[in-house]
Amino acid sequence: MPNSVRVRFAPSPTGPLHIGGVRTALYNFLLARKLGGTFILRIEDTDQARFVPGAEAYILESLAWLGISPDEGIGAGGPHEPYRQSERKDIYKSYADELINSGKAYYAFDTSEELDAMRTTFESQGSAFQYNAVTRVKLRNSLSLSKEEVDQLLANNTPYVIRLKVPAKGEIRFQDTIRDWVHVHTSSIDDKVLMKSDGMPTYHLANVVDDHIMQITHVIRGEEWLPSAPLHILLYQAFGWNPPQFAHLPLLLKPEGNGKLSKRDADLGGFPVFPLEWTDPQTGAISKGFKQEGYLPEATLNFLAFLGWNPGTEQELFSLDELIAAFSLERINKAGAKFDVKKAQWFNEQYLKQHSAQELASTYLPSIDAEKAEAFVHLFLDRITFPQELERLVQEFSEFPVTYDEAVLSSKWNAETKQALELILGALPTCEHWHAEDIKACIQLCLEQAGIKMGKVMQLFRVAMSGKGAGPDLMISLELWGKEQVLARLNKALDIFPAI
RNA sequence: GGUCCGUUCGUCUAGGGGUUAGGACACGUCCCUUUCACGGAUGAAACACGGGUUCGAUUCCCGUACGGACUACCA
Repeated sequence: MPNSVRVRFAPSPTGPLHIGGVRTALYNFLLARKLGGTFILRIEDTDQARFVPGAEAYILESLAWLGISPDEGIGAGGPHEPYRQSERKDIYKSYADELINSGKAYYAFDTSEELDAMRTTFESQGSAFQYNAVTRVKLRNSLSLSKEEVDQLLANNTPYVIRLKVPAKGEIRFQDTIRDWVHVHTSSIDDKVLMKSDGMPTYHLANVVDDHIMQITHVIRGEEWLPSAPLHILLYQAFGWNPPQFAHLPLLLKPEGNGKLSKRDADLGGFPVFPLEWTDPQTGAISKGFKQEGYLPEATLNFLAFLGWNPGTEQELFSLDELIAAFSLERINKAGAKFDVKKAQWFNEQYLKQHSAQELASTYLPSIDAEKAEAFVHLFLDRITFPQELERLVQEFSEFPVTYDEAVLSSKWNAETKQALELILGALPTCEHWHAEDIKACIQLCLEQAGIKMGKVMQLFRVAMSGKGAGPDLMISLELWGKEQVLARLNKALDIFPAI
């Protein structure tokens, strides 16, 4: 299958995988699945300084949690091993040499300090420094120096980088799947470093070489790469390769104001930007994860998919399989999308309800008797956003009230309702079958006999039972508390409520 | 500063030369309910601005404004 679709997700292990990165992975995965292609996971760890231990494992775990499984690459193996760029150093070197030999690239001996000095000089004159066709003749490189000098420098092991010789004139154009034609003049592109002085390739070289070797057909990545796409095209041209199809995804924006969604926003907004919880190995700081916050993987997936893409129909809820079936690059938007916590929560509520009470009960209320736990799930499911709220709710439910809703008390507590509660207290012990229906009938009967309307006392009764003016179905609550406890609660309330 | 990209309700978005500009989240109201929640119904809410092109532009073109990304021997 030489023409089959091959896409890749290529994160850097510099920290926890950002939720925007997860979406990029998702779109790649969806396209591969949709078209019967291959989804490859490649690790771009060419920056030794920014490498963070544990980040790669985190990426793998995050994708696994969401069901985005690589067909090839890290964690899956494949014909192009290794898939970790740091282990492919020699490959990049040979390709860089090829460019040197063909005159498309050159050695540069300028130090970082020299270049920084150039930048400040240019800046003070109100312009920006570019290492390009104009400036390179005045800098220290194999284009400006004599062959002897260059050979001498190389023989002395002088540190050098390899830079791409970007043509002074010309226009680079490519057709982005999402943005259509993009044109850039080569004059605005500088002679980017391809090989660093530590022998590692830069992103640009490694990326292009690997995408070519691995026969990537579609490069789907974030919009932050759009400005360097023309450089990549230039590289493909320099090697004489056909570039893949590019698709630059709109950015995920912060909920308030403008700008790219960042870690800071998560801390500020009280919502996660990472799929899983992450502990910084350096500082020990913990960042929240969608999973730990209580987001279900299918809700996270659905929500993320809709940030920048839509099926064009009015269907909102999509399983992974449905997303695969409906997905297309053509329906991805151009404009950045703001992260909306409320909508994410809504998706979670929807998916929560799709789970069986039995399943929710056993995973989130494991210490409670199964039958009773299921009853609790039924009682609370409509009132929660995250499954772990269940435990708190049950806990609260089981405790005797300490305070009683003042507002209800002051408006509803009077001689008549006092009498009503006393009647209920007397009637409940005679209730034979302790089931919601029977309890209700029992209460109804005793109040009717006294000529008291149920509506007049029920809220007060609720407060007497739970302390709260609002809550889940009272009759079912009574059933779950059990006769004994209901009587005890009622006695306590009657005791505590102000004397009439 | 330079290069590039973008702009439909508060938010995510559908649509596209002639529409009552559609849906979802959030919000308001009503219904359901002994309460709250859920659910149902309903309401308010948008084509950034200015020029073209056209019989007609929110839709096409050009500007302007605003926003964003990039501008490292980071990815």
